[in-house]
Amino acid sequence: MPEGHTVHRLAQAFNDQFAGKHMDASSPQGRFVDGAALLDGHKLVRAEAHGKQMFMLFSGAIWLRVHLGLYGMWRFAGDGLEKIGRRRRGPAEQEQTFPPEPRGAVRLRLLTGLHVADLSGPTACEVLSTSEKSLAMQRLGEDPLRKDSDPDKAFSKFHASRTSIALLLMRQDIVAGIGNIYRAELLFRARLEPHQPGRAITEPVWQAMWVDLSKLLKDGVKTGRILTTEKADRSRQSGALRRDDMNYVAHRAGRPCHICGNDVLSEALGGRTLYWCATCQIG
DNA sequence: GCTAAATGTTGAT
DNA sequence: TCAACCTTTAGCT
Repeated sequence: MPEGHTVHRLAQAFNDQFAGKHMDASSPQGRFVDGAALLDGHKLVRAEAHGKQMFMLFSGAIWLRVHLGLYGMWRFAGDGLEKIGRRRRGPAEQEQTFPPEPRGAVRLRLLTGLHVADLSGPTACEVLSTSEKSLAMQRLGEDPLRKDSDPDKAFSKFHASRTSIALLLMRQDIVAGIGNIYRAELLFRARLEPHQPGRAITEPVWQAMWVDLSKLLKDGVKTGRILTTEKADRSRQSGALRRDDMNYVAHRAGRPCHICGNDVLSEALGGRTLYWCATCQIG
């Protein structure tokens, strides 16, 4: 269940552990048999993330585009790779044999001598040519985690729009990588009322949001989690952190705002749930 | 064991 | 604007 930070983290993992190696590719689930056949035996050259999409380059100028969507995930096994995923495995599920049996519906399995990566539930998993890959990248907006990102380009789209900032922030052709949680937390941290139009955002406010978003995303890549509150910051050393304290408003509808104590609100907006505090977010 | 919800996108209405 | 798609898992019983 990924926002941009997860995908960058995954790309990093592939670059660290799989790049330069030849892959046995298969589709245990059977829904990507043809695609897997195209990749089979090829070397992974590198992986790169742009927003929530990952592009993997294989020898022979073959690209694989993977979008995890709402429920997609990679599951790793082999030399120390279990740690890449955020979730810890219980003692009962320690794998004894390598490679392990595919768990659940595995669309694509990439296997080296030492490592295995199993992909399940992706929204998109397709083999592309170089030009098709470029085309897919062109449709994506600015990703703060990429060196080539330009906040001004995103700002000009906000500046021209009457659409609410809550909706604009989710648009991957404007800013790539933000999902429902980063949206909610970014707006809270900026104390911005979510329903105001994009054109109401001034340039300095946007610049500050961009800086904050970059920090949150980088932090997310490092930790594998979206931690946005002061309490979360403080507990980095002390350890224990309650779920309710990890974020200000995301998934906290009806619970007291960490700052003012009033109920956090939620509403359906564009098919997703928007969370915000009407008392704190008045900017 | 079952159900609902989930950090998302696409395409039809 | 809404439903379809795809799969896992948290939170119930």
